[in-house]
Amino acid sequence: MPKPSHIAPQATPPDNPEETVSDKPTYAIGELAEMFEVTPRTIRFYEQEGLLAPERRGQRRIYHDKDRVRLKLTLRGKRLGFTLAEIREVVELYDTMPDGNARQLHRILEILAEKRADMEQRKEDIRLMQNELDDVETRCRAALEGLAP
Amino acid sequence: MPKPSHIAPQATPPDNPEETVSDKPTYAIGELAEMFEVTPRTIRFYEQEGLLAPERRGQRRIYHDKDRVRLKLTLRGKRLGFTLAEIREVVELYDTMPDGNARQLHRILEILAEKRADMEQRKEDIRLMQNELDDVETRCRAALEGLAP
DNA sequence: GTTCTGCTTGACGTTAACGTAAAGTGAAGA
DNA sequence: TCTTCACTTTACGTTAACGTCAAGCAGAAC
Repeated sequence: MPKPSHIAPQATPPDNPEETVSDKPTYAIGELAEMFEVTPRTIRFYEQEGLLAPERRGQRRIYHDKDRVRLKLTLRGKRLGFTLAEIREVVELYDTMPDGNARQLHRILEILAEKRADMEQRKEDIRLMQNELDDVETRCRAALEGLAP
Repeated sequence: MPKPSHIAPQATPPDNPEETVSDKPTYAIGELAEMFEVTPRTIRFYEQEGLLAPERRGQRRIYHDKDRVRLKLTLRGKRLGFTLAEIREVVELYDTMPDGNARQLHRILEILAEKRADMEQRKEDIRLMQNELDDVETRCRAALEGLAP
């Protein structure tokens, strides 16, 4: 359990509902970094690239669950080989959507279709690569048999 | 049909079996580049990185089907987000295998297992990403409905 | 107070994967 | 012979995605 803050005892009912005891969790940059096994530098860089926009408390960055999810999506995108620019393109869809006009919404559907096709291509590449791996393994085991019969 | 070479007429039986008319196809660097929609520079770079080792006829590079397949595998690896170093690691398996000793062969099996796990992770990432796309599309269409009911 | 942490902003460095420009070669066609 | 064309090497340039200091601040601990 974390030690109680030095400001105001727990028992006092909070005048600000945002500061309730069982509030949504927040994270410092270091916590988030450790959580995802990246460096704080990486997280700041993603912010600079428009992928994150954490709250500021004084000069410190405060990350909420919303930001944590965004970071997770970003890292997943990276594993899929997307550039940060491409990832931002998708991430911004979330922001654009609520108040997007019809033209923007149709544009989003276009991008989605592209990404979908991309995913299918990747799945095919994976399938072929797995075949390659199977092939190499088979021949490798055969070579081992040949060595020690 | 390609024009006959200026050296020796076709009718003459070839003294070198390597130069038979219906020989295995070869490619110049430009042909291969166009074939895969990359630049010659890229192909030379892959050679420099140890991914290709084409035959030399004079100063020119001559690519055979073996090289074409390697390039195809390399580009597929790239689409999967592997670095050239990682791809080389796999490609070298082919070369190591024929005369590999038991220890090398077991090492190969290790690497194969790693790559396999990697593929599974990628498949999972793709699955999650497709879910995301589905989600965005659903909400996007809902927003469109809200605009023009 | 001072010391220690964990954060902050800047600024320059690094690596991978090519791009690009320059200058030369060699064979084939006009 | 001259030109063209596709190739060659060499070498410096570029972009993305961070890494790596440096110097400084703010609050908690001592």
